[in-house]
Amino acid sequence: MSSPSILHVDMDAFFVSVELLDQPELRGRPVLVGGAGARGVVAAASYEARAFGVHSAMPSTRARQMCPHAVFLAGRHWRYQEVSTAVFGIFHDVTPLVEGISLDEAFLDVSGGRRLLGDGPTIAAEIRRRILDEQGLTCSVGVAPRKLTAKLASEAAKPKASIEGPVFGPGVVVVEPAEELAFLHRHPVGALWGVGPATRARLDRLAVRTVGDLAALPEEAVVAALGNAAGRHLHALAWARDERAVVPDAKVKSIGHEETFATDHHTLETLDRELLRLGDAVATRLRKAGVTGRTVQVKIRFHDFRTITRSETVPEAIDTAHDVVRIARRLLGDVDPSPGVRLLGVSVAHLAEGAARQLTFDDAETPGWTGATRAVDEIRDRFGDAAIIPAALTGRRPKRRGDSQWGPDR
DNA sequence: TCTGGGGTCCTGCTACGA
DNA sequence: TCTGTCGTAGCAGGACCC
Repeated sequence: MSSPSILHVDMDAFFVSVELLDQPELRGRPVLVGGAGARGVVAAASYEARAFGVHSAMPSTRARQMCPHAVFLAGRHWRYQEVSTAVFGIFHDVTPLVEGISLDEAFLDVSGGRRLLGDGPTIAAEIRRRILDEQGLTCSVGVAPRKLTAKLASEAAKPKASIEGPVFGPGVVVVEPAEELAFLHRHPVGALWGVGPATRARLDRLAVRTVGDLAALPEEAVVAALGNAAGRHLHALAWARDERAVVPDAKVKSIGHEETFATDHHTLETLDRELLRLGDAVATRLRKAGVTGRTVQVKIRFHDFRTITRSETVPEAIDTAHDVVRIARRLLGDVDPSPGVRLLGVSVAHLAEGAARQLTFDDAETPGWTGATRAVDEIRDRFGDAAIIPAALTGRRPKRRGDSQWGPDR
């Protein structure tokens, strides 16, 4: 039987590790990256902080209670992007089959590089060595016959937090084909991709705790509990039937921005300024990506966390702030913000390649938007995003990707 | 405890045309 | 002409991922 050739590479505490590269004096201390405000969350925690029970996605207020002496850093998206690009460059030296999951995580299919570079475990060790030598960062690698088990293996390879400090893991964990099912079945069912709190609660009612428990059930029972698609999919995963290939460069299907406000909005007038900011940012990203969209979606989260979405699909593809905001305004107009709106989001879907082909009906009276938009893009390319902004936003910085990503500032 | 941002996918419902 | 059926698209909400 051939050795496994799917790798899952996961950087260890990536955002925090990058910060420690630039601020080595913080090494050994509990460090958190995330939104420091009352509505912020933790994006990454050092292993010293994790020993106190802090983890990513935890509300910052709770993290402060659990670990009051932790150093809180705001996070620098651009810097993480920079390091991530360098790390992905190393992946691409090994194989063209790289599927990025996030800035700090990727699947690699190295089945084509065996003769030149060695088998999967050899390539995994080499990747770890290069990332450490060239970027000063550690990562964990899982090597297995398929994506499902490679991901679980990288988790098993990771360092663990303890009160005495991080306990280093093996760094590379290899799952041979013959031991794959046994490895899979001893994991808790929540370890499967697609099993979150809601699904776990339903499976719990069937006394399913481990992947092995799930595999032991008839498929019909799982379908009855979870529905057709999820039930069949998870039952197949429990038997390691996962033929998903490593797919490089998956096409983006939607582009959007959303923002939680430091304080709630209660009127359409103040929300409109936020809508303009978000819509302008989304349209700018559409054009930068060279795509247009047909569906505009607005997301509103109220004070009590009730969340609604409103969407509209138009016949013509759009990519200007004028069009995105015009449609978004229409959708927002039906909403009563008086209870308090804590979050507003704007996104565009039904994307297609290429610039908007023609002006929309509403633009017939103002046939200058496309040219004006192009001019705005050129000015921003030369002088920065803040060089030119909608008049209604004078005095405010335009929204950018990664801005207040983990909640509003204090 | 009081819950971010950027995404993808699925489900259920409704409308509509063949 | 009316009714039922089927497929598809749009819409809203929810679950999940990092």
